[in-house]
This record gives sequence, C-alpha cells and structure tokens, in this order.
Amino acid sequence: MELDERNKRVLQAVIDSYIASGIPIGSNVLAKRYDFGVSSATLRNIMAELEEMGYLTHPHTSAGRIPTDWGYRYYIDSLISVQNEAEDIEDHLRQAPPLHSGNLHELMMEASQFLAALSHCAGVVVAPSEPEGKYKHIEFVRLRGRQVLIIFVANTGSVQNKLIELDESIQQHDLNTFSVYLDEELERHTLTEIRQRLIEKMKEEKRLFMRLMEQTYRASQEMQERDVEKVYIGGASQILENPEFANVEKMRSLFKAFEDKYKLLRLLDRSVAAEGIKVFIGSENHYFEMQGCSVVVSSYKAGENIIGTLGVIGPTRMQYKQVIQVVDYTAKLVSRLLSERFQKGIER
Amino acid sequence: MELDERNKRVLQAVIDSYIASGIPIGSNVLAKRYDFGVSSATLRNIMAELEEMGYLTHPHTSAGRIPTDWGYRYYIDSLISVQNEAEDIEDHLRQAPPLHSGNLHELMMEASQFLAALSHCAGVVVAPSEPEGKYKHIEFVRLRGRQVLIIFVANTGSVQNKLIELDESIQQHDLNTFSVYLDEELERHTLTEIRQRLIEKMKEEKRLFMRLMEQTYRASQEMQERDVEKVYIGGASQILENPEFANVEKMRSLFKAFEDKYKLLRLLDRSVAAEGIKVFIGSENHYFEMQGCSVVVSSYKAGENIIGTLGVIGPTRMQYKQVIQVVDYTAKLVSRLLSERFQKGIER
DNA sequence: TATTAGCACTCTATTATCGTGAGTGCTAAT
DNA sequence: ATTAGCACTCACGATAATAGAGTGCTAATA
Repeated sequence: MELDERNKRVLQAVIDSYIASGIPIGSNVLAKRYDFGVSSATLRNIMAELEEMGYLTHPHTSAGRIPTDWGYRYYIDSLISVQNEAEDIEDHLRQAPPLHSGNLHELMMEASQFLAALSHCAGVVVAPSEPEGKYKHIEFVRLRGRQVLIIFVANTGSVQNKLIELDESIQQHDLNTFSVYLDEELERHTLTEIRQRLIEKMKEEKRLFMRLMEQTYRASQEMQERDVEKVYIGGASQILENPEFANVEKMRSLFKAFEDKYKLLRLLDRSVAAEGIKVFIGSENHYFEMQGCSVVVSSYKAGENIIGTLGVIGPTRMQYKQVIQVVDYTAKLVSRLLSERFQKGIER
Repeated sequence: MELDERNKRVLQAVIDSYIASGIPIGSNVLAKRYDFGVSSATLRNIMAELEEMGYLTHPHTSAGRIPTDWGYRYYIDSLISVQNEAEDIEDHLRQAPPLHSGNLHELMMEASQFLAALSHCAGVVVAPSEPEGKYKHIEFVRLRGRQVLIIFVANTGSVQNKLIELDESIQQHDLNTFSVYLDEELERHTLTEIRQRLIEKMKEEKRLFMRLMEQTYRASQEMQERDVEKVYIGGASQILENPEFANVEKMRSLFKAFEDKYKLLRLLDRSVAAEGIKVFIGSENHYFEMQGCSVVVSSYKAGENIIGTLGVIGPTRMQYKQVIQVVDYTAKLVSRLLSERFQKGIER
C-alpha cells in the first residue's frame, strides 16, 4: 500500500519532531505545531493507519507515537531531501582547520574526532587497508644482537613495524643490501612474488637472506591481519549526551562494544565496496547487538580507489540529515587529503 | 593523636568490609563478623572516635560508617601488609601469556588491557618518552614529488613518522646518503649537536641538506611534544562494573576525562621520577576532577633507566591490596620485556 | 465519504503517606 | 572502661491517590 502525500507529510512531521525532542508525539501536539489543516482527530486516524503499516509505534496505550526502525528507513530513503546542504557546509568549514594530518595515524585520529564533534555521536574511522604489494619501502634496523626491526612503508604513507629475532646475528650492512634489493623488486612485484622468485633463485645457498625473507613475509602477513589497530574511535563520550543512554546497562554494553574493535571493523567494512553513504538503522546491523543504535558510514578514497571507511555510531534517534551531511563531507575531506598528499594511483 | 592497636584493627575491619561489600558498615555487623571481644556498643564508641579523627564518616545519621579519603590513606600507608603476595602471583602468571609484544605499540596496548583485566579498573600506560639523542636510525622515504616521509627509530624500538614537504624535489639516492650520514653521527651525538655541527660545517652551500636537516630536527621536536598519542587506555568499560558509577552523570564525566589524554598524562607522569608504587586517593589528585576515583601508578624501566609510567584508574573503593600487587607486577613485567628485547642501556 | 467533536478509557509519571529496619548516640548500670 | 537498653533518626520500599496526556470509538456533520 502506497502512502499518499498527506500521510507522508504526517510521517515526516512525527519523525522530525521525535528526533528533535526525544519524546513521543501525540496528535494534539502535531496539530498545534504543524499546519495540516485538519483536526487532531483526523491526525489520530492517520497515525493509527501509519502504525498499522509499520512505520510508527507507541510505547504504551496512552503515549504518543514514535517511529519504528522501518519508519526511519522510509524517512531516510524517501523523506530526507538534501537540498539545504549549502548552509551547513559553512558550519563545517569553520570547524575544518583541525584536520592537518602530519601523518596517517594523526589524520585518522583527527578525522574521528572531527566526526564526533560535528555529529554529536561517536566517530569511527577505519584506516586504509594496504592491498598486498603496495609497499613503497621496507627497511631493516638491527637493534642489538639478533634482533631486527622491520619497517614497512606503504604508498599511502602508512608506517608499520615489527620486531623479529633471527637465528644468527646479521650485520646492518647486509640488511641494507637486502633492503635495497627488496625496494627494487617492489617496483614491479608484490611481496608474494618476490618471495617466490627468491625461493627459485637461491635454492640452498644464502640461507640467511632466505630466512630474513620468510620473516619479512610473515610479518607483512601479520600486519594485514592485525586490523584491530586500524579502528579509530573518537568522542565516544558524545554518545552519552543522549538521554536514551541514561540507562546504565545500555551504556555499559555500548562501551564494551566499542572496545571490541574487531566487530566494529566487520560492521563498518560492509560498506567499503560501495561508494556513497550507507545508513544502518537499529536492528539492521546484525554484527553488533547494539540496541537503539544506528550507523552512518561512507567510504573514502585515495585517487580513484576506495581504501577505507569512516562514519558515525549514534542513537537510532539521531539527526540523520545533519549526520549524513557531516559523514559525506568528512569522507570527501579525507579523500582529498589522502589523494593530495599521498599516493597518486599506482604510479610510484 | 595516635591510634592504639585496637582502633587500628577496627579501622582496618571497617575499610576491609566496605571495600568488599560497598555498603556502609554498622557496629552490629562489625561485632558479628569480626571477633573483637567487645560489644557493638563499644565499637560504636570507637567508631565515633575514628570519625572524630577524620578517618571515617557516615552518609546520614542512621547509616553505617564508610572510610574518608584520609581513612583510605592511612589504610594504605599503615594497614596494608603485602605478606601474602605469593598466592596472587600465581594468578598473574596464569594470565600472563597475552603479553607478547610484537612491537612497542602492541606491548603498550596489551599491558593496558592486562592491567584492566586483572584489576577490574581501567588500565593506563604511558609509552616511553624518548630522551633526546636516543635515536638509533633515521630514514627518509620519498613518497612523490617533494613529499618525504621521515621515520625515526629509537633505541627502545619505538617507531614514529612524519610527512614533510620540501621546497624542491630530491632524489631518493640523496636521501639515503643523508640518512647514512645521520646514522653515523647519531652514534656519537644528539640530533641537536649534529644540527649545530652541520650549520658550522656547511655555511651557504648544500642548502638542500641543510633544509632537510632543519625539517628533520623540527619533526623530531614535534615527536617529543606530541605526547598525547602515548597514552594507552585499556578496558575503560571495566570501571562501569562498579556500582558507584551507576550514576550516569559520573560516568559521563569520567569518560570525558579519559578522552582528555593530555590531562591523564600530567596526572600519571607525576610519578615518573620516583621508583615504586604511588597511590592517589580521591581528592588527592588535583589535575583531574574525578570524584570518587583513585589512581595507582608505578614507573617502569628499561635497563636501569625509568622511562615510563603505568597504572590503574578506578573507584576510590577499590581492592587496593590486589590492585597494588597487579600494578607492581605489571610494571616489573613490562620492565623485563623492555630490558630484554630492546635497548641495552646506552650501548648501541 | 471524509472529517470532526466529544467522551470514556488507559496507562504513565508524580507525589504523598506510612511502615520497616538498620544504625546511631546517650544514659545509666556494671 | 565496658555494656545493656532505649529513644530517635532517616533512607528505603511499598502502596495509594492524583493528574495529565493520549488513544480509540461513536455519532454527528459537511
């Protein structure tokens, strides 16, 4: 059954009011605040209809209406018009300067805080995952004895490191030789390929380099997997400002969830493939048992390639219009910064 | 006025009970649970005395006694005996494995979570601050055009990086040359000294290297200052398990405080100079308006040098005995790992 | 047929009242 | 110095009463 124009307007009015005030909306309030040209009795009928269709509900018999998750979904898909973004963009620009990004880590942190500040929700940023074979440089630093620190520098400017322990001591000089060799090869090949070629080339001899290669390879694999560190959460306490989290138990479980960054990652990464904004309302996000929470995410790019995700987690009753704009703006901002400052496509 | 033996025992009993149960302790309960050989009436007198001396208080007329901050202070300084650490150490060992420390960042994170898990409070670790002139290696990676990524490797194995933009393009080859030069100099001098010598040596000529040196120097300064990233907080949600934070407003302010890492740093770093455990009870910590919170901190070392701080933030009513042992144990554990795996004193 | 006024009914949230019990402080006896 | 006894205090929980917002239904109206 389709909604006629008037019903749409009523639904929108109810959701708008509820988002703004947080209290269930009754027919009288609605009739008074908006000018529908009909009485509250008619509005009651309409609202009952909308409830039957699943867009609205009410907490108890004598309370006003609140949107269901389904109602929010319809609201976002059909009722939000993003016509007035111009005025908001100014708001953003005024607050934009903080994003200066001395290095990738900082940029991610700042972006998450930026999101939080502007959306009054928790800001979440998933750092770029380095596709295999995107290393620019691999460096070995001998710390002492057989301990070697391997440093991976990716095209995006991301730097990761791992400490390994070799079977036998090795000179810094030899490490440098190997590093130069690797860098040259990296121009044309992925780490996996290099490893393959090395295995073929030097069967038994040069055991030491072979070992080092193995360790390097394994370390790089570990880097890939250790995604957990890549989730930046900013301004989580923002979310507590919302009255719906006055319930202590809810808060607790929410913060527990924030600490489980792996799950967060799964949740956010679902949108990484596609471009544009995605909104997951309440029960729509399955990875995460967050009651009463919505997630607004977008992907960001470096050059033409989508490389990461960023967004916002907040109460289901959030200012979707604004939040969507903020997330969109931030994604574009981060994309621009990354594209400008790091990496130009595949070119080296 | 000094406390006689019996009063001490009563004070200890009250605090022990209150820490264990969280509810104010009345004279009857005390007389029943402990065997003082006196009646509840006498205990009432004693408790009134202790209250007058400032060690105890009660929330309202007809409630039992609870410790004041002062009472806790006395409890910790004079009443806690750490005789039975043997039994607890076993507990720790069973849970110890998780600390494997692939790199410094991981070690810090794991340590903070370790602290949280064992103390049921929030675990906080301040990463080693690199004293000037402790760099092992400085690497330059040309990303594209005039963008260069500077990577600092410290003796502790800590790796930091910063992206800079030069006035003119520079070849990777030249960067390597400079890196080799710096590394050699770093064997004997601090960055500040090297800069000085460079300025004297090559007045006008070699402008490019001079510029690079300036940028490198400035970047290293910034690294020093950007301490904020160095605070690792683990298991903050642990703290919510405590009933005293059922109050939403309290929780909120606490989490806000956690996000202000700079203040946290100030608070924790007060203990960095001295060795051993420090306890700040409730109002005793001034940097931080955390009502009802206590902080237990210790410093950790690499070799002989104190290089960082770690500890726990929890409700004033915490299991001091256990927590102190946990913090002590963790500090030693981290010290051992750092001493073993990285840096051997000043030797290179 | 769609809208509206009117009204009975429902349910929450607020406030008031009261009893209960743990605990204190004081006094007088030991 | 210790203790028994007792009056007094005060938070806490349960219960009851009230107010008010809002609904759903019915019958009247345009």
